Amino acid sequence: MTQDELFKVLVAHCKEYGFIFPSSEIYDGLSAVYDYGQMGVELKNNIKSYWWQAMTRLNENIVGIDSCVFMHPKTWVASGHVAAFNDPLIDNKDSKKRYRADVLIEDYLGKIEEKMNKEVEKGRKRFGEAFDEAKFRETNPNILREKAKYDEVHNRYVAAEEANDLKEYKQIILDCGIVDPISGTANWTDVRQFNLMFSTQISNTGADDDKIYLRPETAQGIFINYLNVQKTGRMKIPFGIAQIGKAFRNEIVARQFIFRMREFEQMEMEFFCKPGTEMEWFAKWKENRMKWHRSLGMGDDNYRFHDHEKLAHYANAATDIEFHFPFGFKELEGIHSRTDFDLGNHQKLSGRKIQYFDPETNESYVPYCVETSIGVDRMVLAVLSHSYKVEEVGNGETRVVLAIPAPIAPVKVAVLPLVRKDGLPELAQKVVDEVKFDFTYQYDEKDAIGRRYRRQDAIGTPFCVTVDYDSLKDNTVTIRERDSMTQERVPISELRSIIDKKVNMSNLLRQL
RNA sequence: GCGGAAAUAGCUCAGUUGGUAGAGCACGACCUUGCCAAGGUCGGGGUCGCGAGUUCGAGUCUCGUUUUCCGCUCCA
Repeated sequence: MTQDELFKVLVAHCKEYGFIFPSSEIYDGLSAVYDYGQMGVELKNNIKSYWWQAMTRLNENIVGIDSCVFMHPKTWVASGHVAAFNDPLIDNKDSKKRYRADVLIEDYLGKIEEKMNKEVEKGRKRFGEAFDEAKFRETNPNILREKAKYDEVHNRYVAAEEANDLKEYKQIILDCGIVDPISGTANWTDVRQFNLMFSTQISNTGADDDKIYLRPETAQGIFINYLNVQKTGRMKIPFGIAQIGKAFRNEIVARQFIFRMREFEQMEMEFFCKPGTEMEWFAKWKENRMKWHRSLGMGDDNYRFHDHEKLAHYANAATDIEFHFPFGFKELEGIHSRTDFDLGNHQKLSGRKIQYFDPETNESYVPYCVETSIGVDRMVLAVLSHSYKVEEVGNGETRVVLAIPAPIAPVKVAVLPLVRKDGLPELAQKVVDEVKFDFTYQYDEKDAIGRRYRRQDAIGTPFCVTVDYDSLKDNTVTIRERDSMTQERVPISELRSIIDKKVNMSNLLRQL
């Protein structure tokens, strides 16, 4: 099976076994929005839990918060999102290149200015010392002609900008005969505004200043709560704040299943440290996060760092942890040294003093910050795509198995009476009572036992417990392990400790 | 956003020059067997993605549209 085919089969498998459904499918679906089903939600919750515990339990100086999707609009001015995400864009159909419509018009205006300036220089040469530039500009017919053109376009442009009139942008481009520098044609699409942030309004008046954004990242919820947490938690630098939550981005092209969705979930941790120590912490968190990933046992070779050469405006160092997805190595987690960009800007815009007084040095400073940011949905996809296996099981037969790391598997144990009679289902119910307080489980008495094992393989259940005729005599059952398919006979009373040994998340945490 | 392909039952798919919607698996009931999936009988389930058009008649032809996949583009 090629990687492409594998991906398609995986998507189908996710739907068939209740992991992931296209959203609003009964209404033909909604582009790039997916829902988690009964299995998917368990897997996702387990992944979140593992991250949360690794952050907040294993690090004394990291605490969690849960901030809202809605934040004060100034938040996004401070973060730079408003400025960076509001460009009117236009495509040339021939060169297939995309331009900022406002930049095209400004370039055009710039060229007119250049022309006028050339005329001025000509005049200066001709008249020498006696040259009166202001008067020349007011009287020279060439300049006046250009000036009239400039004023007309400029006025229309300013008006269009104020009214945010995208059609007028295009009309200006057409009227001015602005062509694509590559194709040389004026075969333009309409001007579209790709604002990556979704918006809604928070009161009911519909006024413009009621506009509020759905957060495009959870990180800002941490920054705006920095002071609250630092003071009420008596936190001392260095310390971190962790958060799991939904974020929203109106992607131009959102594709590849749950890899790039319009509504997605992030697990972010902002680690605040003394300026000058950030590279140390950056290195530390790189190592720390890679360890977390590798602890799941999905193959060390499937992860790699990808250092950013071109840094975002807020960062002085950045790297990605990439995972080997079916469509290649792609970003799974980002680790960024964000300097004091965020806290500094919030300090400026809010007027609040966001500084840390260091009792050892008697200095005050805006803390620097190292961020770890992982996409929950990408993590789910990483686990599923790595776990999906089609195996030979002899006789030329195959089985489909999701070899999900046991501690994050959706269902930990299946309880199966060998036959549906002679008191076996009743005893199996007692086994259910034995395990249900500790583990997610399924009870299944339908179809042949072999078929039931396969069904559990397909959803990645690490253990199948089978109640048979011997169980009636001596209170033992067989426990079958998913990956090896081997069985062992054990007393019912020992089931809990045997299963726990393999599926308890603390086993993963201990490796960190 | 551009170009190409696709959409029929929960899943995988068949469906002839346009003529009463099919199979296997899955699902439900009962019977049978009993440790690594596809035994028997009966049963439920589909406005053929959606909307128009052509036609006596459209799953099939035409147009539009939605969603998905691939390539380009974009990507804090």
